[in-house]
Amino acid sequence: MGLTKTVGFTKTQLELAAFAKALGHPARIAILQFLSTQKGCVCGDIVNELPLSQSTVSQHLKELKNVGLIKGDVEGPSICYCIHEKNWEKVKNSLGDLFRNFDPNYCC
Amino acid sequence: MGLTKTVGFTKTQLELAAFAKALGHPARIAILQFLSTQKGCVCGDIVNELPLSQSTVSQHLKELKNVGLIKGDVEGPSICYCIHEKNWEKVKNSLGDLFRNFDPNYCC
DNA sequence: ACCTTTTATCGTTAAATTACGATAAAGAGA
DNA sequence: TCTCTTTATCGTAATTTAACGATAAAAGGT
Repeated sequence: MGLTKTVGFTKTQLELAAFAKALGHPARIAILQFLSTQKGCVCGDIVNELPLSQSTVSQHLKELKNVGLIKGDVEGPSICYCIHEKNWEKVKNSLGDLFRNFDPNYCC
Repeated sequence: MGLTKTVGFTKTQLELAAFAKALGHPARIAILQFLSTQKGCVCGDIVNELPLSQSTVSQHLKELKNVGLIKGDVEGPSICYCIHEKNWEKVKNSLGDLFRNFDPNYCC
């Protein structure tokens, strides 16, 4: 089908999966790494950082924006993208929770 | 194209993206949550935990195993799945790195 | 040997994803 | 206004993904 079932999962599971999905591409990882270490806000020179065409990068940016990991402010003719602080914290914590509750002693 | 480009990305980016991709589905999140909190190793009652068919769950388990997040030991007629401790730590740290290097002060 | 349980694989279908070039839209400056 | 720069969107094609039922494979028990 190619369509993910949503019924039967918790809101947390769906949300975390959505965020993880957005992280599930090297280009989007690279974008986030770039944005998170950049001093000041960066615009479309993200395109120059990546081995992909402008339109493809734009698509990845859109996905990151849709899921809420980044936001974009219009700045003259160009657009300034940056990490969406609030959601960034949210994902950080959700992922933290997932990886925290694991006691190695119980494993085979 | 549907084919992710790999050239031009670092090994770390590709690896992290692969792990994140595996986390990018509610069923796989649910499986990992279940496995990480379970006392002792669990087998196919994972199927009973999820609102999906046996074959679909098996596919998700395969994906998690392929990426290295879980491992499966044969135990009689059934199979015991559990978190792959070493890789679990690896992903935990990689994600930690990603979310750590972000200074909110620099954002717009 | 036979049956039962458990899990993996096969075959299939619908939909999403990735990628690109081409084009449109928006704004700045001459 | 015209042009240039920057970014988004459109159209398209190849590939992957998600899901299921059906079937095969593996192992234990009778």
